[in-house]
Amino acid sequence: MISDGEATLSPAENDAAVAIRPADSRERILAVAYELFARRGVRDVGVNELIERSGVAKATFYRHFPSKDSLVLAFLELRDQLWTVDAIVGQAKVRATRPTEQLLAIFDVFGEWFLRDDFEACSFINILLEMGPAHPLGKASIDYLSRIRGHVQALAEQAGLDRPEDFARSWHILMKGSIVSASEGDTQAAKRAQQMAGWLIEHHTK
Amino acid sequence: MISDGEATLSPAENDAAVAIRPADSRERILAVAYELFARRGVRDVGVNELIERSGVAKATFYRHFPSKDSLVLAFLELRDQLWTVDAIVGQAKVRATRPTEQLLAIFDVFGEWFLRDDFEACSFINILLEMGPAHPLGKASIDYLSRIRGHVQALAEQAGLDRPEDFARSWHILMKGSIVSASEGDTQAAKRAQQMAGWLIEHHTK
DNA sequence: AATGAGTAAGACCGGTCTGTCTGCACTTGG
DNA sequence: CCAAGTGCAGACAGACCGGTCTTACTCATT
Repeated sequence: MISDGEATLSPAENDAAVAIRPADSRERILAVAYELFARRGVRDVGVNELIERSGVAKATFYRHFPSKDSLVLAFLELRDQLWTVDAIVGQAKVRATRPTEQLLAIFDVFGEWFLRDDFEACSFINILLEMGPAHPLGKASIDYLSRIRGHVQALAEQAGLDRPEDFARSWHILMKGSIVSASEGDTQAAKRAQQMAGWLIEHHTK
Repeated sequence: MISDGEATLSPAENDAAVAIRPADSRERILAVAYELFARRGVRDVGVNELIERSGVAKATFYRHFPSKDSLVLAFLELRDQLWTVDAIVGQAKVRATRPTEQLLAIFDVFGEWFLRDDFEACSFINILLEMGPAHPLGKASIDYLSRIRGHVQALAEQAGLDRPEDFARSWHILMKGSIVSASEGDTQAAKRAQQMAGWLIEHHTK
C-alpha cells in the first residue's frame, strides 16, 4: 500500500540488529490512516485508535503530524495519488488507447470497484459532505475533486471534444452520482452512468 | 415549517391562561432538529445544543425521543415530507403538466435550490455517507432515497417510458451527482444534469 | 563511557458527547 | 387543599475527544 513494506508486518527488511523499526513511523501512521479514513471517514477515527493501530507513541504521532487535520491533509494527498491517479485514471489509460475510449473505461474501472466488498466510496466526497465546504478539509476535498475533473478535461481535449470544461463538469456529475448510487447498493450504477457518458461524448463531438 | 405554529415564535395561539407552552415540546424539538440536522449534519449537532435551542429540559427531550437516533429518524421522515414530497416533487408537478415535463422540472427546482445561500445538500445522502450503509440511520437514508426514486419511476410510468425502473435509477444518478457538484460550488450543475436527463428521456421513449 | 536523538507507553488536561437523575416551579383535577 | 403530572434547569456519570507532557528505554555517534 504505502511505498514498500506494509507497516504492521514488514518483512524484517534488513540484516543488522535494527530491532526497533527505523524512522518509518510516519509511513506507518499514514498507511493506517489511509485504511481507516478511507473506510470509515474522518470523524469516526480518533487519534488514539490511529496510534494504537500503528504501534506508535502519541508523542511520535504529534511530531510527524502537528494535528489530526494535518494527517487528514496528508491522507487526502495520498488518496489523490493512489486512488485518483493510479487506480482510476491510470487503470483507464491502461485499458484503452484512444482518449474517448479511455474516458469510457473509467466506468469499467468503477464497475469493478463498486463490486468490491471493501468498497469505501470517494473519500473526497465523504469528507466534503462530512466537514462542509467551508472547513479547511472540505476546501481541500473540493480541490482534489477539481483535480479529478482536470484529468477528465485533459482527456476531452486530447479527444478534440467540444467545450472540454463543460464536458468535464457534466462527466463528473455522472462519476459522483454513480458513486453515491453504488453506496446505496446499486451494483449496476457504473453501467448506467457509462451509457449516459456515451451520449455526452456524442453531443460534444464536433 | 412544522404543521402549524413555528415553534420558537408561536402566536400565543390560545385564550386561557396557559402561560407555559402546552404540549408542543415535541414539535419544537423537531423543528429545531430539522434546521440543524439539515444544515450541519447529524454528528455535528449535539443533544445539548438541541435542548438549548428548543428551550426544553433534557428530561423532556428524552421523554419525547428515547435517544438521539430516534430523533434523527423522526427528522428523516419529516425531511421526506417537507423536502422530497413538498419542495421537490410537489413543486415540479406544479410547474408542468405532462409527466416528462414534470420530470425535467425537477432540475429547474434544483437549479433554484442550488442558488440558495442556505443550500444544505441532501440530508439522505449526507447521513448515508456520514454513518455508512450498515448503520440504522444509513439504512433509513437508503430507504428514503429509494422513495425519491419511486416518485421518478411513477412519473416515468405515467409518461409511458421504457423500462421505468432503469430509467429512475439513471435519473437518480443525475440528481445525486448534480447535488454533490452543487456542494462543490458548481451553480450550473442543475442545467448540466437536465441536459443529460433530456437525452435519457429520448432513449427511453418507445 | 557519555551524550543526545528518537521512541514506546501512558498519565493527564480540558473539553464534548449521550444519557440519567435530582430539585424546584407550575398547572390541573379531585 | 393536596396530590399528580408536567416542564425547566442543571448537576452528574461515564465515555471519548484532541492534544500535552513525563518517564523510561534503545539506539548511534562521539
